[in-house]
Amino acid sequence: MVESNKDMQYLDNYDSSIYKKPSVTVDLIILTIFENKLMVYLVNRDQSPFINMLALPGSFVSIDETLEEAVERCLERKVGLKNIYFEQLFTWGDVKRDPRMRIISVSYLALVSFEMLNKSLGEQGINGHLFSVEEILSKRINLAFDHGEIIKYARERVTNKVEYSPIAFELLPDKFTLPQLQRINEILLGKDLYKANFRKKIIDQVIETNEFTSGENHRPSKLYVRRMN
Amino acid sequence: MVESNKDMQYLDNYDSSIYKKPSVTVDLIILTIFENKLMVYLVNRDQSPFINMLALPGSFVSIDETLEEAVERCLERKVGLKNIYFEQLFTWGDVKRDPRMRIISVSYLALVSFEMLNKSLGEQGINGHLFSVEEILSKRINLAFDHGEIIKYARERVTNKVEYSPIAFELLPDKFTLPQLQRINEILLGKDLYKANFRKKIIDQVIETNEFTSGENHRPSKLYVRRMN
DNA sequence: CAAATAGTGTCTTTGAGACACTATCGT
DNA sequence: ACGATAGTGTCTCAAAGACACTATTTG
Repeated sequence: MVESNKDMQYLDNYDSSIYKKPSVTVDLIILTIFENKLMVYLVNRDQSPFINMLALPGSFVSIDETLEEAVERCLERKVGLKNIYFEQLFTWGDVKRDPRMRIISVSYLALVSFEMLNKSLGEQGINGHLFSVEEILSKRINLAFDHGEIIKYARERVTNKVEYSPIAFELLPDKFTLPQLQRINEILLGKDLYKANFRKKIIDQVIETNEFTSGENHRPSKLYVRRMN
Repeated sequence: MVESNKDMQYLDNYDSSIYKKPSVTVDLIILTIFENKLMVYLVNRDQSPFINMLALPGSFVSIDETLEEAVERCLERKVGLKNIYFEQLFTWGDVKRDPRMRIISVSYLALVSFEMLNKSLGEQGINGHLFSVEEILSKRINLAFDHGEIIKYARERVTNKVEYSPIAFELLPDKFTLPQLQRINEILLGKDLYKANFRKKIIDQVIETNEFTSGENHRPSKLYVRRMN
C-alpha cells in the first residue's frame, strides 16, 4: 500500500495492521418511459457471480476520478449517453452484498427521454435492454446482487420526488405537449390526474411555442419547452 | 495507458493487486438543540492533516462491518450514544477532499436531544464540543476537509425534511410540551409559527399525558409523548 | 393585582379536487 | 356530422394563515 501507517489514523485509533479496504463501485438506475410504462435499463451478466442474470450497469470507481466522473464515464461507455440528468440515490454497504468480496456501491438515479436513450442504444453495440420496473418489482424476475432492492428504492425516490420537483421533464424531449407531461406524471405517481388541475399547477414551469403536433385524428396539441428559472 | 484501468468491467476478474482502492469512511453530523440554537458536535483534530482544526467525528469502515455498524460503533465509542436516530445523508467522493489519499466518505445525519447528548458527554472523557451551526456556516470557523460543506448540506436536509417528516421529535426528550416542540420546529425552519395553526397540524402526532410542567411563573404546560403509528 | 406563557375559537385566504363545458383535428 | 383528444371556466372543499380571545401559574 502506498499510504503509510500513520496516515491511516484518520480521526480514529484504527488498527491499520489488519486494514483491508472495500472496493467502491457506482451503479446506475437509468429510467425512462416507454409505452406508458416506467422502464429500467439492465444488462445481462456474462460471468460469475450471478451469471446470466440481469444487473444494473455499473463500474468500479478509479482512484483518480470522482464519483460523478465514474457515473459519466459509465453512462457514456455503456449506454452512449452524455449530459443527462442524474443524482446520487443511496450508498449500499452490506458486507455480503457481493458474495466474492466487500463492495460498497454508490447508486445513482439517471433519467432520460426514450427518444434519446433509444438513439444511443441504436448507435452502440449493446447487451442491455429496457425492462418494466413494475414487472421487475413484482418478483417475476430475479436480479443480481441487491439490485432488485436498489430499483425498488429508486422507484420510491422518483414517486416521492415528482411531487415537489420538476424531474418529469427529464423523461421528455426538449419540446413536448402538456398531455405528454401529464401522462409522465401519472405514470410516476401511479394515479390519474385531472387535466385542468394539472395544467394550473405546472403552467408556470413551461413556456409555450408556436408549434403544434399534427397528423392525428383529433385536435393538435401545442408544444411547450421547459422554463428554466 | 490509463484507460485500461478505467475500462475494467464491472465485477469482472477484478484483481485488487493491480488497481488501487479508495478508502471508505463514515462521517457523522450529530445535531442537537441547545439554547435555542441548532448545534453540531465537532472534535478537535490532534494530528495532520488539518491539525488543531475542527472536524466531524468519523471512522474508517472495516472490511467486515456494514456502513450502519460503522456509524453505531462510532456513535458509541466517540460520543457514548446508543440507539439514536440516524440516516444516510450523502456520499462525498472528490478526489482531493483528503490531501493525503483518496477517501470516500459516507456521511450520516444523527439527531439527539440535548439531555441525552449531554449525559453521554458527561460520562465520557471527550475531546469534542457543540458548536452553533449558524456560526460555523457564516464562515467564522474553518473546518477540516470538506466538512463545512457537509454541515451545510445537513442543514439543508434538516430544514427541508422537517416540513414533511417527524424528525423534530428526535431532538426532544420522550416527554415534551407543545411549546417545546413548536420551538424546535421554528429553529429548524428558521421562522416563527402561529401557535394555534401549529397545534392543529401536529396534534394527531402526539398523545397527551396527565403530567404538567411546574415551577415557572406562568401557566403550566401539558406534557405529551410522541404517537408512533 | 400584573406579568408571563399556555391554550382555543374562528374568520380569511389559498390551493387542490371535481366536473362540465368548448375547441379543433381526421375521416 | 362524428369520434377523439386538446384545452378552459368555475364550483366545492380542506388545509394553511392570521388574529383575537380565554386560562392558569408565580410573585
